[in-house]
Amino acid sequence: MTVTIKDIAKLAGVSYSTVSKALNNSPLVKEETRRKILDVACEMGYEPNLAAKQLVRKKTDVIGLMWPTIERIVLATLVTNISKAFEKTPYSMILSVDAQETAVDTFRKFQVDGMIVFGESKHMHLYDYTIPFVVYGVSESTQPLYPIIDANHEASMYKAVEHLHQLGHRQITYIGQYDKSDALQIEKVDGYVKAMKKLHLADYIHIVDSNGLNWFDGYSAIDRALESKPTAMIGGSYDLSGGMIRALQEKGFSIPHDISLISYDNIPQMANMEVPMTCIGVPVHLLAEEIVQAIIHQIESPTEEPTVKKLTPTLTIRESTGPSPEPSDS
Amino acid sequence: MTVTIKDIAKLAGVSYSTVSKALNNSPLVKEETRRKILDVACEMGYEPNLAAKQLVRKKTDVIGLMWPTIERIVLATLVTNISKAFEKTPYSMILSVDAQETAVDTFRKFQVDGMIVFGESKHMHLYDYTIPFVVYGVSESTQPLYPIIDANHEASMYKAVEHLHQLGHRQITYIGQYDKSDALQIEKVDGYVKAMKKLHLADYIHIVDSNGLNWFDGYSAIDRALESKPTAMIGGSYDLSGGMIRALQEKGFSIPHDISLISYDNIPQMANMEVPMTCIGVPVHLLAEEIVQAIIHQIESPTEEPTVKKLTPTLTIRESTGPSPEPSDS
DNA sequence: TTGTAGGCGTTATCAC
DNA sequence: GTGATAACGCCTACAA
Repeated sequence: MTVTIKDIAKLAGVSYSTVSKALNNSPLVKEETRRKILDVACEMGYEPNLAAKQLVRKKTDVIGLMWPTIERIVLATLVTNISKAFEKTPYSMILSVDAQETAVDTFRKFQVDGMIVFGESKHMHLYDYTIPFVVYGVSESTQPLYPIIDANHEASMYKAVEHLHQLGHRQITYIGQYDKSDALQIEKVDGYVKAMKKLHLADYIHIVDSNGLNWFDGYSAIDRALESKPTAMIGGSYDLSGGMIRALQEKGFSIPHDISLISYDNIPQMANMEVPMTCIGVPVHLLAEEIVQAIIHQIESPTEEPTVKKLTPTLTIRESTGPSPEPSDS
Repeated sequence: MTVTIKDIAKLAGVSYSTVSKALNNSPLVKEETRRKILDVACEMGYEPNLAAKQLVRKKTDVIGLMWPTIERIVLATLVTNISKAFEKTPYSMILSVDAQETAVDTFRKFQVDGMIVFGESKHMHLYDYTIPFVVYGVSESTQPLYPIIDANHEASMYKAVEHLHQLGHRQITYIGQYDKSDALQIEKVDGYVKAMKKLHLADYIHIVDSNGLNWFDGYSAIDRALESKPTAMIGGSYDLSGGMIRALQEKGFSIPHDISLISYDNIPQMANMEVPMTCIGVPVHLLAEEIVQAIIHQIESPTEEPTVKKLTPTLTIRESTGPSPEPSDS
């Protein structure tokens, strides 16, 4: 039989409501009694019954994360970080890898206090469910229907291009996926174009569509990228950049001596690549932190207008970037 | 306010205990009343309160899956399949990506009925927790401490080698990770060695340590693999084999004309590789099914002796295997 | 500062 | 067939 607060009460010689108070750190209980009760509870191996608690509190302190596409390593890292971030809060997190509809049903059953949604929230009726949620990784500049949290892609690319510019680079090529259906990728490309223009490098704009986001997509995009004889490249994602490095090395380019490289995505793994990679993006632990804060805020304060929160990216300089091999021309 | 069975009772003009019965398909309620109650319930958007139910039933119908390393794509596929397999059962599944200790705590909080553990169950005190669990992907030939479910690696390799042997291959190289800490990988290698010996191919044994399980590990292992001039190769995992194909193609080998390839892991994605891949392993949907059955069995029938269940692998023949280019010598 | 009692939404056991 | 009613384990006024 599992031990309940009544058992503790009996053994501690108090009423069970006192036990309840003590266990919840209520200030209305004498320090001495509290200690004793805590001791007894611990000794008996007491474990509060979530179901009972939930029944009366109408709150689970659990947040559900919907994660339908579990293949991308950057997302996996983000999930891990979010999970870690929750450890510092009173909330726990559970995951669903099901399709959005199924996931929502599960989460409703569990009566999670809130949800985190990755990517496009196609089924707008999420919103009908009255359960608070935030969306990550969707680009929406107009007044959104729900709270969105995302990286500032324009700022990302501006910082990346600016860094290369300062190192004397002009011919900067972008390699990434240009898939109409993926708003996030489009935003990156757009950010690059805007940044190049703003820094008066419009003539050097060169975009290579990698037709995918995997290692090999980056690897095989290099030939096309080299056509414009760039002194620097920006890779649209972690995996992509990994393939790019490899292809460049195989072709005899030395990084950063011959070509500088910056990758999008700011995750610790960037430091362990063939060449430790200079990267741009919101550091994943910060991103996680922000997402966690956002959903908690959403839960705890009555809904204001949904807003888009654009996170400021950080440039993390490592060994893949260096001065341009070509003399600065202008 | 959420709608409860009392609300339904009022609107349907019956007592709420009748509603409860109707909702649980009790035979003790007239068909007519049942229909009416169900209608009302549906109309009001009734959603049963899991917490309340659990409080009295002492059962959650929920199973927790511990998944600490979320990076490997094959595991991701397995998780998805397990999730799908649960849909056919009365159970639901929740996921935790936390470290084992944290995950167990979460699951205890939820009072899950059972747990699925991936890989080494380091913290043996799982067993203390009285909550049933099964472990997948751990090799233990002696009497185990807990129920284990795993693929039969010896049989896998035997079938793979046998298939190649029948096609006339002799020089069959294995590429995989040979990391002492990963019992699963070791088993594969051992399986290969045993199979080669059993088929009198001991002289042709050639094992290449890929030093990892990623795409690029396979890609870069090819040079070493070619040293023994094999006519066939076996890749230790999906990602590995992907890299192997690429490297071979780049070197001008035609698959399967010059070299045959079999990959470990039997997932549908094998069909979509550069060359549709012949593969060996327990088909992932079957594996999922078995794991689900195992944990449910573990929950519903009082613990017998824990056993190891070795699943029979299937050889799925696609285009990456063909007859040996060399004349059969013996 | 501590104890009493009512209720959270269900299920299950009895009477009717 | 159907309807009271007592649990389930906990929280929270309110009373002592």
